[in-house]
Amino acid sequence: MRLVIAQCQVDYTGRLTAHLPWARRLIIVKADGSVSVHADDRAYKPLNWMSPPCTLTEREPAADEAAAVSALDPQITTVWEVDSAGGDHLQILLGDISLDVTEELGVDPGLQKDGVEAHLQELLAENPDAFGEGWSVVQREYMTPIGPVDLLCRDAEGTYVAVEVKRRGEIDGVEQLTRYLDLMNRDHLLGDHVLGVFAAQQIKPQARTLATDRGISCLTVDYDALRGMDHPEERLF
Amino acid sequence: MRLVIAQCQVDYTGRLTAHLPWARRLIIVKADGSVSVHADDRAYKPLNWMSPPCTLTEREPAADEAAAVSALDPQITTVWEVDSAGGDHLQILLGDISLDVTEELGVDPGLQKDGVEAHLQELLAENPDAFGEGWSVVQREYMTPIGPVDLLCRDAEGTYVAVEVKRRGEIDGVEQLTRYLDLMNRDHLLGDHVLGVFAAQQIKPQARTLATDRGISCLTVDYDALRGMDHPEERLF
DNA sequence: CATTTTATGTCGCTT
DNA sequence: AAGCGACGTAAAATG
Repeated sequence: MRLVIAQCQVDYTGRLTAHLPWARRLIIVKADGSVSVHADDRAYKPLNWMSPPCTLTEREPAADEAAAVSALDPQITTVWEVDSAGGDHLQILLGDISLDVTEELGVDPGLQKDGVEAHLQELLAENPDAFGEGWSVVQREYMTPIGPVDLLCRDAEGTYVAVEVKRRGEIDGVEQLTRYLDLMNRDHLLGDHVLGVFAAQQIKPQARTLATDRGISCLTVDYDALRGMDHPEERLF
Repeated sequence: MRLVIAQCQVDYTGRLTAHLPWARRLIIVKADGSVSVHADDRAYKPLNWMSPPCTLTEREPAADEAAAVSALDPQITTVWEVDSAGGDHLQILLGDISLDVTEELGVDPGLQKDGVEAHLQELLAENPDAFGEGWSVVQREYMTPIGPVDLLCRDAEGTYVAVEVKRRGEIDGVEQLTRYLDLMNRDHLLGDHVLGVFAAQQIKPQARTLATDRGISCLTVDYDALRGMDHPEERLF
C-alpha cells in the first residue's frame, strides 16, 4: 500500500466525467491496483477512484502540461495515468508532495460478520415459537418456480405459512412475499390457503400498511432477544 | 487527517456485529471525525468504519486486555474507542505501529460531475432531433399521477411520445416507462396512442428485448456527439 | 422531516 | 459474462 499526500488535480472519464480542482489530498494506491483520492471529509468515500483491475503509470509532466499551469497553480512534479480495462481513465496531476510512503500489509484474514439476514433466518428457523405458540418449521428456502420462500412453517392449526425474512422490511419485500403467496395458493399443493408472515427487525410503516392490506401478518423481530433464546455457545464470537 | 498503519484487531457492534482478527492495516481518521480501517484490497471500501458524527477516544489498554493477549498476539499499545450518536461502537486494539502521521488538508473545492442522467435529459430536451427529423419537445418532467415522465415529445406526425431517459438502460426503466404509457393511453388525453422511447447511453440486451416486445423504441444516446451538437461554451469544463 | 430516487453504487452469488 | 438481490448501502432530491 502506498500513501501519498500532495497537491493534485484529478480528471476522470468513464461512466461519467468528473473534475477535481487543485487541492491537497490523500491518494491511496492499494496492492489490488486500486487508486483512490480522498479529501478530509465524506467519511470513507473517496472523491474519485479507479477500481481494479487497472494499471497505474507514473510519468514526467509533458512540456505543454508544465507550460499550461497558471501562476496560481502549483508546479507539476509528476503525472499519474490510471487506466482500466473498461476504458475508464483517471489522470492525476501532482504538485507539491508532502508524504509518500509505501508499506507492506500482507493478506488480510478478512471480516467476520454476524447479524445479517441469513442469521436472522437461522435464528427464526430454530425458534419458530417467535411466530406463535405451537408453530413449526417445515423447510428453509422452500423452492417455488419464482424463487425460494425463506421459511415454510405451519401454525398451531397446521395451516401452512410462508415467511419472508428481511433485516429491514420495505415494500419490495411485501411484493416478493405476495408473489410467492399468489403462486402457492394457485397450486393448492399446500392446502386451501397459505398464510403469509413478513418478519423483519424493522418494518417501515408503508410496508406494514401494504402487508396488512393484503392479509399478511407482520412480525418485528428482536434480534438480540432471539439470539438469547438460542444456544449462546454456537455464536461466532 | 491522520494516517496510522498498525497491527490491529477491530470489533464493531451496531446494525450488525463484525470482527477483524489481528493484522496490519491502514486506519484513517478524517477531519469530519470518521474512522475507517483498510486492508490492502477491496478497492476504496474499508473493512470497517464509523461514519460521522462520532467521537474517538484513545486510551491505555486495561490490565485485563493486556493480560488476555495470547503469546501469538501482539502487545497492545493503545485502544481506540469510537462511538456514534446512534449507539454504534467501534473498538480498535492497536499493536505495533509503523506509521502515524497527521496532515492538514484544508477544505476541498469539491467534485464537478458531468454526464449524469440530468445532463442527458437536458441535452436531449435541447436536441429533439436526436429522436428523429421533425421531433419537438412538449415538456420536460411531464407529471402523471404515478410520477413524472422525463420528456414528452411529438414526432413528425404530431403523435405524442413519452421518453424515458436513463444513463444505463435496464429492465427497471422499461417497466417504469410501461407504467407511464399504460396510464397515458388509458386517459386518452394525449390522443389515440402515446408512443414510447427508451433512451440511454447504454441499453442492456434484456432491456432492449423487453422494450421492443412492448412496442417501445430504443435509442442509444452518444453523449459526446450530443454534447457536440450543444453549445460548447456552456460546458462545465 | 419522511420518502423516493440515484449511484462511476459495491459485493457476492447464481446461471 | 450477465442477471439478481443485499448492503452497516450512502447521499441527494423531493414532497
